[in-house]
Amino acid sequence: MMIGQLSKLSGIGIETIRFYERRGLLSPASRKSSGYRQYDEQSIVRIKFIKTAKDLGFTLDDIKDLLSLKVRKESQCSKVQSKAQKKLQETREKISNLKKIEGILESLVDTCKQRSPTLECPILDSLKGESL
Amino acid sequence: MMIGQLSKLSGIGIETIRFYERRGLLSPASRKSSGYRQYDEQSIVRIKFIKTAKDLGFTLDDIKDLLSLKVRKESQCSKVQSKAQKKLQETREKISNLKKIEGILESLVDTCKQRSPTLECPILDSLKGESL
DNA sequence: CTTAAGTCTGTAGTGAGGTACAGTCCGATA
DNA sequence: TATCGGACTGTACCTCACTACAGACTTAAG
Repeated sequence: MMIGQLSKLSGIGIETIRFYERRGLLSPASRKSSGYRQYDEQSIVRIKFIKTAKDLGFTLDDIKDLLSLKVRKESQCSKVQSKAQKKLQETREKISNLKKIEGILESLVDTCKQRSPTLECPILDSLKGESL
Repeated sequence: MMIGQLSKLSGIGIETIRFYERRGLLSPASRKSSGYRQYDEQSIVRIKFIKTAKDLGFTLDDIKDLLSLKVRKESQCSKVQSKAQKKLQETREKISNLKKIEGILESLVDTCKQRSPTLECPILDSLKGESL
């Protein structure tokens, strides 16, 4: 498929796809004789992953790292492993913080259902002494 | 405390704190007769919350919304409730996506430990047919 | 064969979120 | 009372992540 269809299927603009290629998040697409880029289904997955990861607060450089994590030789294992473990820790922290926010929002919705006004900011109240 | 100390305690630069005030994420600080801003402990919590939420992919406008969610009168309940529920859903999606990434990273680390090279990008392999 | 839509490269502009002065004022210390 | 660090306002500048052309080439439809 060509870039226009990839753009439609992934929901990411054409210019952005080319930008991701320039930035090294997508490996240079193979070209037809005309010079037009050619993509396969896999590219949709890759692009959607980039979008999702970005929404989760990862930078494009983070995402580039994530996408390039692979074990090529035994010798590289430890390097990849430590990178992956760092990202894993970061990811777990994000999950843990999001769960706190989830809990706060849940109790806020409950409060609403009980129609009891809260005077202060419920989010900050919930966080007092909790640091997040 | 004054802005310099707040900056140190929260780990956020002075200019950024004033920027957040301009953007309405921090309510205008009370002033001493000199015009110097005065803060209390609560401000540290608030600023740290902003930083955390930002790392989780919320925009400053999102965060402003989150911080202003409070139930003042019964009449406002439904509005607040629907906002909170929208944020709650967004938060749960983030958690779910992060858990997928967590799982992928975990199995990547395992693969490393077994010293078996992976030929393709493990993240994309894991996502095949999964959409994320 | 024409024409319109799609794609190419390269460069410039945009919006969010800061960050860095310049120039001035406050206030604790020698 | 001189002085030096910290705070003030206002404006300019910066990075990241796009986004929008301009001008040229390709391809599909009529």
